[in-house]
Amino acid sequence: MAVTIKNIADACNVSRGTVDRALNNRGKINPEKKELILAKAKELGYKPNYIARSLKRGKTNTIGIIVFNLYNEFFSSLINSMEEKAKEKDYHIDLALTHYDKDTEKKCVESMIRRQVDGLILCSVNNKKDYSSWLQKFNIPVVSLANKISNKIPYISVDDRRAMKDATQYVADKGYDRIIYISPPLAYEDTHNIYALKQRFEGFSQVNMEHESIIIESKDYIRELETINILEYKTAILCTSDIYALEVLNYLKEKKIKIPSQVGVMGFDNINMLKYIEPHLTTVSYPIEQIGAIAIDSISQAIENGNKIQNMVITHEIIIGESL
Amino acid sequence: MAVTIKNIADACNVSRGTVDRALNNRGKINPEKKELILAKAKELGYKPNYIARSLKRGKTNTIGIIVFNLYNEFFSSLINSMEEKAKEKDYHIDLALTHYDKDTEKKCVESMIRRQVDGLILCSVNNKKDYSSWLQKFNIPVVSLANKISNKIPYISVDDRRAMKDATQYVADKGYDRIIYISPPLAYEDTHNIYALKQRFEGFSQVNMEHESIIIESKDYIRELETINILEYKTAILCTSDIYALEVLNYLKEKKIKIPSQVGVMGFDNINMLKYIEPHLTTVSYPIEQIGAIAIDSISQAIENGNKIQNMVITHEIIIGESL
DNA sequence: CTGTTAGCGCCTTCAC
DNA sequence: GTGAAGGCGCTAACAG
Repeated sequence: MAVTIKNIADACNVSRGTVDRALNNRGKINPEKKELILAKAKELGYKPNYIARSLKRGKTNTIGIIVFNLYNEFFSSLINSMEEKAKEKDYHIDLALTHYDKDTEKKCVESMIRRQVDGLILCSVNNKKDYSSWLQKFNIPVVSLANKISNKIPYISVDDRRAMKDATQYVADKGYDRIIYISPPLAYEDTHNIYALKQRFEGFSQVNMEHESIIIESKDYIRELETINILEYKTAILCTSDIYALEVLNYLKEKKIKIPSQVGVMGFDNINMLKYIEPHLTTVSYPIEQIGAIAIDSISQAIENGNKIQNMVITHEIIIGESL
Repeated sequence: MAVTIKNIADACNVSRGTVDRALNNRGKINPEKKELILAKAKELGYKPNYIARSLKRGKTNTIGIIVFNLYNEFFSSLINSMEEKAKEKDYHIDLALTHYDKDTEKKCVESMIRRQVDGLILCSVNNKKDYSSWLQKFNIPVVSLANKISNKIPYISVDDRRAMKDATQYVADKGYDRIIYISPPLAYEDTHNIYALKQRFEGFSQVNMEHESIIIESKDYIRELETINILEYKTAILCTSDIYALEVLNYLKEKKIKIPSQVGVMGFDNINMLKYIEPHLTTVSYPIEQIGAIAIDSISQAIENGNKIQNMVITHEIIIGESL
């Protein structure tokens, strides 16, 4: 059984109130008694029970974080930066992964609410109109990252549309006259939150190429790619994530297609592992660690001072590699 | 303010006890009343307060997990598998990162103890003899992964010595007659926990090569490598982690040294991203996801049934690539 | 300056 | 079947 304030009080022949004053530098207390109590607490190995404290204070100093998974370095970098920032501000991380499942996500949210997290940061797969009001019902600060939920929920991200437009323009400026655009399915709209994907697609659509673009929107994009004559025209393959681009690179290498002389490839995210990839992938930097730090900052201020969290757009950047 | 059992009780004109019976299927209760109470609970949007429940039950259903960071895919895969397994068993993850700092690790442990985690899984940087008794003082199940703390703390891992011995033997069998062995500093012993590293080094030392091996043990291994005539003899560079091996590959590519015809390279861990790397890295599989799942399994049984957690050795495997 | 006490929300015994 | 009540450990308001 762990040592409690009562144990210390008994051991020192004082009241629990006095022990509390000694331990937490609250109000007036006889310095000698304070010494004695602190010494005894140390001797007994007292560790405050934060569960009890949380119950009393109605605050757990915990931020719930819900993301898809940690297989994509994008998210592990995010969690890494958030944990660091959270620790600095004396918050804990309650982490849950949805694996892109909407029901799992809802369960995660509910479970976190039951655990009385002080705030919620999520990269959501949910999209239904009523999801955002459902979230607001819980009356704690919520921040969405990377995938907007609604205008009601603060959203921190890059400008996905602009970023993909810039990427597409960069491809065009490089002299490519046709693009094969690879994205996860865009038709999932009524079942999944694909806000960012749609934004990117719109951005892509704003740039005109000489020859008609080919859109592949499928999890099975490599198989789709096989049905296309890639070498026709001066073609670039533009992917909505680096991971997709890496798979494409692998496919092209297998087919002995030269990059970038026969076909160009461009990714999106600029994940760290790219430094080990050859050829160096041209991509768009997504400053996910910065976004994570900002999210923790904003949400902790919202928790502590009731500040409203502002939407925020972080600057992206074209990263020039050798794959285009 | 969130809805409590008392609110429901008042709304239904029953006692809190009865609400509890309805909500948790406890004991006898008038079916009609139960219906009414459940309906009311739903209507009011009742969500049990787990903090209060935890305080009462003395169990938080939370497992504290402490690892170095998430930059190495090794750890993000680990967390990923643990989160999945934990969710399945209705545990939450309290995640903290140490960034290889011993004091940070201790603070993380203390903070988790204060939060009353039911168990602790850690990949430790601490090594001092008294660390393991300090850990045991808290009287909750503890499991160490990947880096052994002491014989007193259950340890789940591969047999690092055997694994590196097998790797070295594989290199020798491939016809290499000299090895450059790259490891983080082994001299940190009095400051850091380098159990696994030492085991690997011992395993490596058990195999005799024709020419004397060169040991590089430094964070600055690339610079060290520059001072060596790599092309002398038939040399293989054996690294204690894939990440190191990837850096070495980058260095060799930059120097236009052909792999494996001029020099061989071997890694350790078999992280997922290797599938995007060329040439395919020969490495040792470290079944970290399996280890994570086993750790959660064992610790949850220890929490629930008081089972003693057994040490466990998981099978490694040589992964044959094209870099050797 | 110090002790007492009433909860935070839930769970559990005990009595009716 | 149901209600009343105490307590998990900590905090804070109130007495003294």
